[in-house]
Amino acid sequence: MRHSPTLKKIAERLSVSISTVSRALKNHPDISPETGRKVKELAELLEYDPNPYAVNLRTHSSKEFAVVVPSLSNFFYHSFISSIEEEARNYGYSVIIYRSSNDPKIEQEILKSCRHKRVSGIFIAITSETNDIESFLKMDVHGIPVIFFDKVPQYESCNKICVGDEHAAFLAAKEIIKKDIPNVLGIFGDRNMSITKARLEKFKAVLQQDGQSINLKTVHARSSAEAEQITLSLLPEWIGKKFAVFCMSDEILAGSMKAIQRKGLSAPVDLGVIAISDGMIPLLFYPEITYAETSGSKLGTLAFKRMMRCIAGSSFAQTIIDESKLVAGGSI
Amino acid sequence: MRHSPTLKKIAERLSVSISTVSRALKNHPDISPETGRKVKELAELLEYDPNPYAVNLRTHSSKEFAVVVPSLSNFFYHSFISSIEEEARNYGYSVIIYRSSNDPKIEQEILKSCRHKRVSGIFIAITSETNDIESFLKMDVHGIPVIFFDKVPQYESCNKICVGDEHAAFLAAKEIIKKDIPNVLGIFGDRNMSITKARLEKFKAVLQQDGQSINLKTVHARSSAEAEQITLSLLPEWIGKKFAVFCMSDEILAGSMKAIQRKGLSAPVDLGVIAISDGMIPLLFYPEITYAETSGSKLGTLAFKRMMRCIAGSSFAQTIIDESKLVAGGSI
DNA sequence: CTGAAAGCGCTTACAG
DNA sequence: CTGAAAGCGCTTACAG
Repeated sequence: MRHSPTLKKIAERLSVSISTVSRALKNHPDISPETGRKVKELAELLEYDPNPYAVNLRTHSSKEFAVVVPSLSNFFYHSFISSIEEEARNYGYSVIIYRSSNDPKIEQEILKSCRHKRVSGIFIAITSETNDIESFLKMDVHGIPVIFFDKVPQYESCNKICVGDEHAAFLAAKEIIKKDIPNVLGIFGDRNMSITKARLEKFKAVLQQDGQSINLKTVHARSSAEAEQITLSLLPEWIGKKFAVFCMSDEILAGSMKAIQRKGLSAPVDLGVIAISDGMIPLLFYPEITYAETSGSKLGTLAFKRMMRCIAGSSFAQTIIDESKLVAGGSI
Repeated sequence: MRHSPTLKKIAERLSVSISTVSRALKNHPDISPETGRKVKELAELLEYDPNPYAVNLRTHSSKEFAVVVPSLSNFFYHSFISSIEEEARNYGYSVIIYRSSNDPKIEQEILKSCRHKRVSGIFIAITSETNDIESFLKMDVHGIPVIFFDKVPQYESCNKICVGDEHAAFLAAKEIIKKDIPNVLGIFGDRNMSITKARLEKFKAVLQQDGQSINLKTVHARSSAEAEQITLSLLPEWIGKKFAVFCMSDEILAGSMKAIQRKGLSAPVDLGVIAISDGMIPLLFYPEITYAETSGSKLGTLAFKRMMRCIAGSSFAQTIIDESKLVAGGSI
């Protein structure tokens, strides 16, 4: 195993001290231009790069952010991570991606590892079973800011960046009203999830207020398969009427679309279809599904800004809600 | 910022030396049971965990694997990573996930960072524009084994774990023959990709050999959108005949399915549909698409085994091909 | 402008 | 069975 060049080697070759080399490399004002040039030249030549372990041991800082998500196979997280990485690169930080598999135990291990590595900050979408917020709050004691995104805890005073559930539901409901559709089947996710509540309530409220005559039926499904079953069993009573199906998430949409295809129905003729989505699944169908977008990349930008504030010393906890926008396919 | 406990603190509290604490914690045989117990008790109490930077600086080993992929929003990579993580956990390793965004420059930066961090090993699916294999081979000089998976270089003597392109194409072709379908439209990806060549050749060969009377037309598409366009323009001449569409990848499948839906056709009545896929997209349709599976998780297991051999000292480079299996939906 | 020295937290050969 | 000491590669206050 060949050894990487070190400050010492450069110093020896140039017959100067290690301190001088170290300073020259970071453009310390004390160093003479002459020395600075020589050192930097040789460093370049030898492809010198500081040993991050030594630097960290000395400085206690890592210039690394951690992003922790329950799952990777998710377009929303993917675009969130992309935007964090892009921003981070601009600031000279790198990004490590961790996957909790939606398991609070693994999540805790990751947290521990982040602490030991003294990452500069953590972006995290918590698991649906995370109860112990304590350990996250403790990170602050260690000087590691935590920004929650998407899946965030109930707890008030922490930094949270969320998708605008209400706004997305509002947009979808408005679109239904605009299209003058009298009957709506709303398919929502698990009742216990906070996003379900937020989306359901707003959706209902808008339809009741602005579309008084609309007949709304809502159901809940905890998985894609369940959404398929429910849709399948309910569709018969709607066929023939002018109606729309609203799916509150990609998971639900995937299941419901299968039922709709199975019944041989197609949008927008036989029914309208509209969803809240991160924008991947809607594009797989023809016509593309109309959806209110929950944008991971915008959330990423917002989260990163907040992180940089925290690092700069802001201790003020804040909840930021990102607005949604309607992307028209041809399904309604 | 509160400080984490160190060997020194434990040593002071117990009035023993740092060396003794260090040894006790790793069950060194020299240490008396008595001392061992006391040290481990206190360490437990203080939630001691060694500072990874210090350990690495000393030992030059990180117990960390890096997985580098072009993109995260990909079910195949997702399952590959999951299986690597699971195996790694069992061996006390952790896994860092890097995303190259299919950009060779970023890929090089990641490689550099892996070298500096002295990761224990790298699993990598290279970008489609990676030419400089040199830098990967150099990692060996640094004692860091590199296992290529899925997207691998042409270069012979390196460790490669690949999807069984030929076998997957073989399974798909066999299925078409079995279903007695006289006309086949084969839609393949970019001509320049090695997987395109492998899949195309085998597919053709099997149909020609075992299904002599089958009329096969093959086309190439470089993106989902292109696959949609091509399918759309070709479908009219096939309608009415008994035919099947074969899509060599998920990307192609997504585009072609859109065209098929657009023409109001549905499988398996109007046509047969069969694909090579990682198993996510086929489930979104009804009936589910029949496909030859390229399993990320199995590839992960194989890659991990190979990695452990390398770490154990094997310098023998090997190419491992994973076999595929047919998953029957109802689309053909 | 430059250098010697201390120290970050650990491991391990050496001595007792 | 235990400890003192060296050293991994770096940064930085202190001295000159």
